[in-house]
Amino acid sequence: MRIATFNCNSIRTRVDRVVALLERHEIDVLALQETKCKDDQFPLLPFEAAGYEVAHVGHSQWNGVALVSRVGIEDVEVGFPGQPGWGDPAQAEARAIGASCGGVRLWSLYVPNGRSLGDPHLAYKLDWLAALREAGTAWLTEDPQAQIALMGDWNIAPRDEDVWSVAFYEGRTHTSPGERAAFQGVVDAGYADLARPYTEGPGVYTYWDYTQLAFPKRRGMRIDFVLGSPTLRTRAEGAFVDRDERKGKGASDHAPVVVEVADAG
DNA sequence: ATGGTCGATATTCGA
Repeated sequence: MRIATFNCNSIRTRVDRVVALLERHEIDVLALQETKCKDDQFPLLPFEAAGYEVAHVGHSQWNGVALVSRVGIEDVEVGFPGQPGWGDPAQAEARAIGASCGGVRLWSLYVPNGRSLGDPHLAYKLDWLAALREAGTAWLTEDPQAQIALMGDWNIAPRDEDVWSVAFYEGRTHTSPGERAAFQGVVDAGYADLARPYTEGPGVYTYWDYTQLAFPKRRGMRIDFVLGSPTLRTRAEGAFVDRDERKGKGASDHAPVVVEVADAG
């Protein structure tokens, strides 16, 4: 089974590219982030015509996550247990959706950006990741053999080699110790990066800013990850970042991460 | 072989 994650930065703008991505790489399940639309605005037909089912949650022009599957999509869950909200009163944003596809429990996650050090959004980001860690711990306590994939835009570069310049990110979000600790918390709960062993850096990125010629200058960040539970990790047998998808007019500012998972034994 | 931001209930704000 081939699974992938992609921050598409508006599904309505890029639906043709996304369907082409599915077909080009024979992807079975794709986690999308930043669909930037409400449920009734999601362009379902092109996916159905290509043989895929879709589970999506979107409340507005912001955020929005989906799972796209050609191996079934069952027990859809909007938001994870304990997911913090934003605003007054706090309401859950469209940042997490889970479903069971082909025997794997998959989550499409769009971790809050954080904006800047000291911004309330950064505290929200850290709370959100702490709650995800708690949920992830509970899932594995309930069933240590569970096949779980946590896929998405984590808005964190866990290692120095995951950014084009450590100095550039000094004093900004994405590399701060607190954010890295929050990411590591999810790893410590039992979820391993399935792609990194097959996509070693430095210089392997999944996001490049639209401005300042960041992509041709290779100024990027690795912030999109597929984390797998212990049993899923044993099935991972390859991965790649589809850097070509970032090229050309009409590209998202992210590239997809694709992971090959062996058949359950 | 890629290119001087982009997207949205837009005309500013979030990324």
